[in-house]
Amino acid sequence: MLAHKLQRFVRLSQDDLLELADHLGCRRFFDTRTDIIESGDDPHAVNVVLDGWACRYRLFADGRRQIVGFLLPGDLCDPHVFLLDRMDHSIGAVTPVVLSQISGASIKALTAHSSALARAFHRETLATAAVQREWAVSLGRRSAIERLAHLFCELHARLAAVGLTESASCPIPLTQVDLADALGQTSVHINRTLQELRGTGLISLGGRHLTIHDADGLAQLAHFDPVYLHFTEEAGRP
Amino acid sequence: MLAHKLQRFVRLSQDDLLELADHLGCRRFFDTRTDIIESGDDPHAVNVVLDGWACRYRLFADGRRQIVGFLLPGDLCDPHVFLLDRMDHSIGAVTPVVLSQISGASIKALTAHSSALARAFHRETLATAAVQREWAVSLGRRSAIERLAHLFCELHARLAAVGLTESASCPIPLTQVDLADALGQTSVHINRTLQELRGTGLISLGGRHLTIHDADGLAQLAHFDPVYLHFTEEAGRP
DNA sequence: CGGCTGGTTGATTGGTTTCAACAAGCGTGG
DNA sequence: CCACGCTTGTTGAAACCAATCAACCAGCCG
Repeated sequence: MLAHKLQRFVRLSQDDLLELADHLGCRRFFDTRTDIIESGDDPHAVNVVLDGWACRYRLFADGRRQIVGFLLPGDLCDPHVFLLDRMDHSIGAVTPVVLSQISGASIKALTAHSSALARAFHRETLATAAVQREWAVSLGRRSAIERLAHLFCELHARLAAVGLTESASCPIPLTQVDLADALGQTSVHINRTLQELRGTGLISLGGRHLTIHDADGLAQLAHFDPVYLHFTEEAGRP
Repeated sequence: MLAHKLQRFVRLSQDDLLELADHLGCRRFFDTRTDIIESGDDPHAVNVVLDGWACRYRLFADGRRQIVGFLLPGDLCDPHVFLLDRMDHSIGAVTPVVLSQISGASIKALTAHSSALARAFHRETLATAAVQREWAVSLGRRSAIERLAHLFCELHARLAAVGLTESASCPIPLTQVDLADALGQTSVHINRTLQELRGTGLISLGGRHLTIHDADGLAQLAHFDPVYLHFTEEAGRP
């Protein structure tokens, strides 16, 4: 899963892939709507999402919540928080989540052995930052319907990168409250905008499942340009 | 300037500081409102802002602009864009800007010689990502006046970290259009919100200069918690 | 059968944008 | 020197988008 995703950034050899699989540590499980705590045991360890969805979010004293990013299978979960003294946000499980830890020693060994892997990890970090910037663009300058459309484009593309789509369909295990907190709106307004978006015929959404009927049309509505995801064209094709 | 800032993350020795100064390359100058282009000469080189303000921004075909971050003196200007195939945003000069380049070889030498410097650079990257997340929080969940207040808190704190404040005052060379494009609003509304904020007596803003009369009050209004900047308390005190 | 969560709807309020016009400051060139 | 254009800031009125408040429905589960 992680391997699958890294292949989107850099072409990896069979050896790279085997070695990567070797270094995946023990699994940890988290329930829906619980926080994924990071005790500061190994500051250089990295957690990988094996299964389920999580999100980074900030909570205000008065109850306002802003989700600043979704963590999908294959995503690295916390590189940030450790080297820094204090946590500036939380990570919560949106669905049941399975995590695996790669120790700091393993990361060091992996990147020392293979420059391809080192580059892949580095690009992963940069791509994550690019996604974060794109969220600011959405929140600042996209209309309600454009935001929804853009988020769906992004999630479908990221899920496709780890093989979790079925052609035009993918799971979207988010409530309308989650969508609202990610897109900076109220769930009531998300509900109405969702109806408007369904009304265009570009997508169907129901039962935690999204189907995109007209990918080009949706991308155009959303002003979605996948360049910011920084998946290379040649690398990672199955 | 860069040294000054890195000291906010990690305490550096005299040797570290001298070596860092040694590796600053030749200077380049940019006019206001021009783009800071990055030709792909040395993919591992890093540009440092020595003087002036710049911003990262995205432009839509229909003219909408979203500024996703400000680059102040001491900030690293582009680590991102190079390793990635294509640019997903632009960097523009807000004022006249002076840049200095640290070659990839220099970075390698610096971080190999001093683990403190290596940690400082790494933390700088993580802190930048944290700032980016906080912008999403502002755009998504802060009201107009809170956004303005929060931006002023952040800019003052970041300028203070590089010695560019005079107690409660600092330069803010931004037009109301710049503020609008950073905070996801129209310049007309920024104008009115600014009047409201001035009306509280918490700040004065005029002649490209900000004075904070009540830092605690402003921080409270903005829900500003400087933790996300990840300046350590003990490191970097003058 | 409750009780819960998540989704839906309507009416009202309020915050923001839009459009349009105008004032102040500043550099340039006639 | 003053006129002119240009940028930046300011103001008002109208239109619009989104939040709020409140109620209700459907599905799920113990």
